[in-house]
Amino acid sequence: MENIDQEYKHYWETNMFLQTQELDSWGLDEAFSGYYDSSSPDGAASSKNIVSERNRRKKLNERLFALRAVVPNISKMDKASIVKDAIEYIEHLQEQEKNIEAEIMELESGIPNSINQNFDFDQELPVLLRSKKKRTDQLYDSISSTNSPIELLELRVTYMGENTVVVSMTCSKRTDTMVKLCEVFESLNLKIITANITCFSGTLLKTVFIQANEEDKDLLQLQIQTAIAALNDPPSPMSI
Amino acid sequence: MENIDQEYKHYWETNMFLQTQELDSWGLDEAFSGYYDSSSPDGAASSKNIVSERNRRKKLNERLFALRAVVPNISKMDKASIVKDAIEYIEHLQEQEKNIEAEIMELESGIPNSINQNFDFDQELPVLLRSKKKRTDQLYDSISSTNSPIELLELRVTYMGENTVVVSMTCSKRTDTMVKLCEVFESLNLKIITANITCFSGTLLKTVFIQANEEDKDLLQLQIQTAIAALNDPPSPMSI
DNA sequence: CTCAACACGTGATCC
DNA sequence: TGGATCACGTGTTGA
Repeated sequence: MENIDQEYKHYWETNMFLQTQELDSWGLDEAFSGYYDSSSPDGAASSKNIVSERNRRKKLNERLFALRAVVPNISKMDKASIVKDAIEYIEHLQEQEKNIEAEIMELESGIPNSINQNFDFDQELPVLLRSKKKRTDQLYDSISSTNSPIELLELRVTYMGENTVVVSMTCSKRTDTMVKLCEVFESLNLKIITANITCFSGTLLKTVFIQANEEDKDLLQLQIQTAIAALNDPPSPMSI
Repeated sequence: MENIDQEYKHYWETNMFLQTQELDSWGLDEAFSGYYDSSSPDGAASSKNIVSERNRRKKLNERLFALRAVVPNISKMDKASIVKDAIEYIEHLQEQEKNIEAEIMELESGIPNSINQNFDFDQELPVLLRSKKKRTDQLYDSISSTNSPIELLELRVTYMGENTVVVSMTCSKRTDTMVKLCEVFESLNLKIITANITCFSGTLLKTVFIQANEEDKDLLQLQIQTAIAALNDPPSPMSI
């Protein structure tokens, strides 16, 4: 008797706590109620069944409460409405997922150009790019060039008049030589008028027109040599 | 009295129909039952309440049944279990949606480039490959690509006969554009016969002679575009 | 006062 | 046999 009263009170409290002024029920009640002494010998079976059923209801209510928490835009706090909104929300998510998936598929198949089917991109394409390595690491690689140092075959720096210095250099073509060469010239912050790199049959020819005075010629040559040397010997001792 | 019996029978039938040998309940019973005449003057209030409550239960059961139908991988037919599985499924969908959405955001922000707009496929590959990256990284990536993307102005890939494909491309000269362009071609592992980069007054012209068949032409173009797009969306260190 | 929504106890059913 | 689940009828409460 008093048990029921207690439960009702608690149920009301929790209810008011959860949602003010909404529905009467819906509290996760009985959380600490249901202390049947189980001392009554007659209603033993019924009392156990009662508490069991009570727990069952409590569990289902908790689940529904959790469901309500997961679903946005819950219109009504109704049990049935909650389930309804959950269904609609799931359908919405599913449809959206299909759309997005289709979009990705479309992007993927946006290459109607014939041949690439028989081609496996995994090896071909982005060896350098698709590695999870960050760009710094990539530069790191190209810089820590125990890999393949620049073999400078010839370097000529001449002044052509009109504030123009021409740098002409040849080196043997190795992996990343071109990249490194570009890096060198980028790092020097020169006023490059025009630059040209041509590679052919194992050798690589680079010609750069630079806006500079005649006096800067030797300095320029030194700078280039130093930069290449610095690039060749590993600046990071962490090799091995 | 006979009403109850009818309901039970019907409820059993539907139950057996729905799921053999599972639980007793769970039938969408009472569909056609509950025909109280409402002629009894005494139990009028109770009878109305009874049928009302009956409809309420029925509605909720239908909803739960529908929910069960929407959610895949329902372990148990339990009411509570159904709701539980629905919750887990919703959470799964939500997480998945966030991931995919982040990926698409990354992709779309990775192509602010000029001409290759008409090819929207330059995104697809890296997406799938680095799909396992963390969301934060993806956001950072997409943002940090403002570095200095390669602005491709023109790309022409033509077959010149004698197993030679000529790639001719121009882009605007920005910082590191030359380096990146070299990186792109290095990463493609092509059989380069001769390559030439010339920069002049803000634009950059690159010409590459590649040993390849005529059929590889389109693929080659795709590869280059993809690599450039991937490079423009660099997995770069935390700028910001 | 009716309506809608709820919790409760109870008997039934299966495993 | 006992634990779990269910549908049902009923009493209650707020709008």
